[in-house]
Amino acid sequence: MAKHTAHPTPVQAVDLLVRTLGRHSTLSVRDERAFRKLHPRVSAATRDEDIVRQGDRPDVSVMVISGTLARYHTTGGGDRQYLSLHLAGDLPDLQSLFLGIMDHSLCALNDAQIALIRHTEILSLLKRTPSAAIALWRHTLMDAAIFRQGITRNSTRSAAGRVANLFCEQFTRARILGLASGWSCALPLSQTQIGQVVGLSIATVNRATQMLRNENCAHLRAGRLNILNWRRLSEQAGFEPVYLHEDLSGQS
Amino acid sequence: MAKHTAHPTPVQAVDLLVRTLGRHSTLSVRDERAFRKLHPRVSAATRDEDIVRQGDRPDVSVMVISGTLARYHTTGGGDRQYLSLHLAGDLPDLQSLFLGIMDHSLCALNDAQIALIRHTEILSLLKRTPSAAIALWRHTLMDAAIFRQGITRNSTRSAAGRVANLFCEQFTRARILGLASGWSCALPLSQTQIGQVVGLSIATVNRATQMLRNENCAHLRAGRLNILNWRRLSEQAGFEPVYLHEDLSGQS
DNA sequence: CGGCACGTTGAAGTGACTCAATTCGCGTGG
DNA sequence: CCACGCGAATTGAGTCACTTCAACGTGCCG
Repeated sequence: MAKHTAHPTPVQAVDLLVRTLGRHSTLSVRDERAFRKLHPRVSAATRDEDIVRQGDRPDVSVMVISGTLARYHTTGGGDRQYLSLHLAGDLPDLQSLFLGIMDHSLCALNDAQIALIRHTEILSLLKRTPSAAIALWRHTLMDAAIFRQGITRNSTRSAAGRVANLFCEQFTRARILGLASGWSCALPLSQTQIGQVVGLSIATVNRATQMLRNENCAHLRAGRLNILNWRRLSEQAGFEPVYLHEDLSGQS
Repeated sequence: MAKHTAHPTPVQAVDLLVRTLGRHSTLSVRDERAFRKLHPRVSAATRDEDIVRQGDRPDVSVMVISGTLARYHTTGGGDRQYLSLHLAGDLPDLQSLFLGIMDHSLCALNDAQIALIRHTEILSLLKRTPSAAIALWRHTLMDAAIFRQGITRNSTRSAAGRVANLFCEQFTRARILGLASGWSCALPLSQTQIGQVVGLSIATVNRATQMLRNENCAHLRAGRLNILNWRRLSEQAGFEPVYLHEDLSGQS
């Protein structure tokens, strides 16, 4: 298998981190040097593996190197509600640095590579290089904007609208990160899981995806999302991508 | 009118800020002094007034002094989706410090008093006293936890469950802040607005609140929420308050 | 070939929506 | 003090979107 590339090195991991943060924050040379002093532990996660669990008190934070991770709530009834998806460069549980106890879990949607950074290391980085904190803080703020959209998507839109909206968001995020190829990107979700993202039953998700496919909007197949007609899809979705802050301008 | 108390002073405003942040972060004497050097502009907002609008690029951030503010999305169809409610001490649009363009609006649910703090002032505070940033950062992280709950509430629960969950969250937050009196707290929402929080039509909200009232769980009247049976209500709600991080321990 | 996970389909049920009418609470002006 | 008006709450009837459940198809891997 050509896929079976070598484990990324810690150096490559921090490089990805610097590039990701640099996308929305301007890092000074000093900031960048500070980030490059981190010693992440690179690790692998297999499909469906929990990386952190609701109730845990992690002493590391995770960065995605490759693959897709997801955060989810487990409700009293045992149901799962996915909260957000995370691609290369994301720091899905950075908040555990300051919130202590996890209010949700983090799992891998497909086989993924991750970097684990000790909280103590991040904290001492923040102490030594305070301006670097802004970049990480901003990252968590962009996260929150995606949560807000999640509320609106799952509360105000029709079945097809929710699925279409999810497709739009995921494709746009992948594209911004350079992880899309043409009009296609990874979306390793079964229909059951899509239901657990957008709050619909599997039957309804099935009918919604079919509708999007039949109307030549988008086609999900084998963990890959193919956009057929962006215009029509984003219309269906009521997609307004301001919240993803694609533009790099106007940031400090 | 006894209500017509004098405008709070800027000093009282920063005092509230320090107390609020001190609830979850331990502020050093230096941090505290830095916060007390801020010069907020105290202002009033009237019921239904927008304080910041979707698309704006504010150069100040808002702190709630009294009353209740709310953040909301306006969808393409013109519908409103409330995202979160904010009580005294909250900084509902702190994220505008780093995100530039607002992806949502902020409005007053009732007559409220607010403090406006210039971004430039906050930024220079962060530069001079980096450790103070942690406290503000943590505040935004707790915000995000509430958004996550919003997704799960509006995606997985029944009508009555959603309303009950909202009641539980709001009462608990008010209680933590010392804004509850006994089993009662402010909740200045019409049934229409409750629908715009939890993603239900007004008719369904009406039936759900009636059910909660008839089962002696909770009673909403004239902008005040009265908890009649906490046990039963939180059961209905599937309420798991970990995410509010009520406990002060275990934080740096 | 057999098993398994996932996708697809149909039919029946139901919770929530829409819409329109009615009632309630309350402040205002006669 | 009462009539009025207005916003909010309540109610009922009809409809619809989504759920549930059970069956069946399909592709893939051992």
